[in-house]
Amino acid sequence: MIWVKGESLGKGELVGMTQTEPLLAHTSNCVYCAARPLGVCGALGDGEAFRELRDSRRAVRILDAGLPIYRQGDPSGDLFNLVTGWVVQYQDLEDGRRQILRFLVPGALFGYEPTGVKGMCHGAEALTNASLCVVPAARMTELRHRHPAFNERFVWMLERDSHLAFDHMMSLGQRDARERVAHLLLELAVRSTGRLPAARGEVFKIPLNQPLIAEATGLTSIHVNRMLRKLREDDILDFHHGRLTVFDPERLVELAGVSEAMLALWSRASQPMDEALSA
Amino acid sequence: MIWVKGESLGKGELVGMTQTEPLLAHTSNCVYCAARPLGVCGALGDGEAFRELRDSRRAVRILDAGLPIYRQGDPSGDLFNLVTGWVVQYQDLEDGRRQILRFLVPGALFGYEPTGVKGMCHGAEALTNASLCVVPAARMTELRHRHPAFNERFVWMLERDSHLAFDHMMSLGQRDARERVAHLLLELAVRSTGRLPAARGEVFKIPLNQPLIAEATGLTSIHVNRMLRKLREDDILDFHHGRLTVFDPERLVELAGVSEAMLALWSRASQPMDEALSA
DNA sequence: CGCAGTTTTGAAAATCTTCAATCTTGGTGG
DNA sequence: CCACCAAGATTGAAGATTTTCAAAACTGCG
Repeated sequence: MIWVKGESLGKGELVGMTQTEPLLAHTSNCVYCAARPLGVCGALGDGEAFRELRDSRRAVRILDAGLPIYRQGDPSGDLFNLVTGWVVQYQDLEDGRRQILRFLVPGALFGYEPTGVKGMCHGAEALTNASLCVVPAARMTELRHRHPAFNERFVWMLERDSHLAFDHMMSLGQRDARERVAHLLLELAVRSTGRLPAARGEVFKIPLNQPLIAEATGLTSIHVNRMLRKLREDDILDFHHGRLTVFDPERLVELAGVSEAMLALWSRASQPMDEALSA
Repeated sequence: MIWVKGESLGKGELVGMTQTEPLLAHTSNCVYCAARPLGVCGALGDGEAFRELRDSRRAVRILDAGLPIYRQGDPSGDLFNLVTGWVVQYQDLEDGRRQILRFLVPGALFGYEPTGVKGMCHGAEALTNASLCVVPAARMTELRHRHPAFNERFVWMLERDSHLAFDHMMSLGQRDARERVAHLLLELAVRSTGRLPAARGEVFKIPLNQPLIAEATGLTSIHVNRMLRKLREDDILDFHHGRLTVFDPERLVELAGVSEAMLALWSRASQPMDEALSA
């Protein structure tokens, strides 16, 4: 197994792969995601195309928390499939303001840009220790052409991401600070575990701090702090040091203003059936 | 030619089509978009697949300004290709708050939902008199399968829309009120004409009023009014009654904080080459 | 000319940010 | 085991931005 320091990509380590080599997990496991089988996974299904895709990976990257995966402006060309850990995608303005576009959990495919755009319009970095498969964009396109069911899965994923973005626009534009924070935490709890909080006092591991919540919600971290206190005083939830405790699931869902459809998209209940992908 | 009142769809008129019938334009033309050849157009290209698509249209709908195309919660199943006029897509919260997700100009394809989601997660209505082609979603999927280049065009469009959404998230989360208003007006000017304002005093027709700008930017219409006044006092632009006059193109672009890449996506400079679609 | 939709203005109140500290927490090394 | 450090969390007070409420003026169209 060949290890290469990914110079231009920060200190992440690049692992050369052959088809038969097992994927190397990060030595210190990510506590924020349950153990999953390593390899290309998640949104892309597990049919014939999935196996081809797995064998197409150019490399596997193992990253420490905080390391960049790519930066805004970097040349595009590779897609990434997140295997373990969390990733954040953000966009910067010239003057330093930063908006977090979304948080990714294991299974996500990311790093695509519309053809014709020269460089990446946004950046991505590991939020926790993470491992991801690198697949050349051209290879992904070719795979989509040869496997219609895989192509549909890809299109479904783009459409779902578009809905997640719409939902974030609702938050940023219409919800007040308290609702935005509640909404974000609920979303991440559901997306990372695949289900709604049910029991009072249920705990979720979410690898954020207050400045990150602030960058995602368009607030200052000071104000996020006050909203978290209010949510605690209102007996709805408590969040600190990466631990979300949900005191009142019902009021949280109500406050976050989440629709049934959105809940389904978060909890993958609506993902296309996997048998469709074996074709 | 058969005219059918689209009862459940508001007062829009539904025009039954055969392959050879010409499309009927709205009697009162939309002043906000230049005359274009009628028929399926725009983002979907003009190759072989385009011709098949044109012949696949289930109907053509001619709508007066203000009429709904579909409402949040309506069953999904049809896609729409906007031929003439402007359309707005929005999402409502239970308590009546509304966020405008995006404005569509001729050529847009809209109305898709991730498979598995039962009803529409958002609504759409005509902003001006408009005409659009109705294409069954299943037909679109089938066309994508048979025409790889068409499929790529579709994927490109989804990826571009995702970038537009990211850009709006930047606005809603990071830009202040004045920047948001400036950014929105510039975006619509560029997207509707395909080019940047160049000359001082150039005029663009944009069919919005202050409440609509407010719903798109997450502000109150009162505050939008004040920001428009400030932009006028700062000698950057003037907007009222659907007329945008750009006094200082350079400062407007600067204020809006638009990247080169975004400008390219707005002005379709980066659209995949059409010859790729003739395959 | 009059009406409806749109734009404009003022003043007070709420929300959110800024600035400037202080306090906690978890991890490190002695 | 404890002292210490750095990152993260918390607080107060002042100030800026944005909203709310209430009303008036303007515009284009019939």
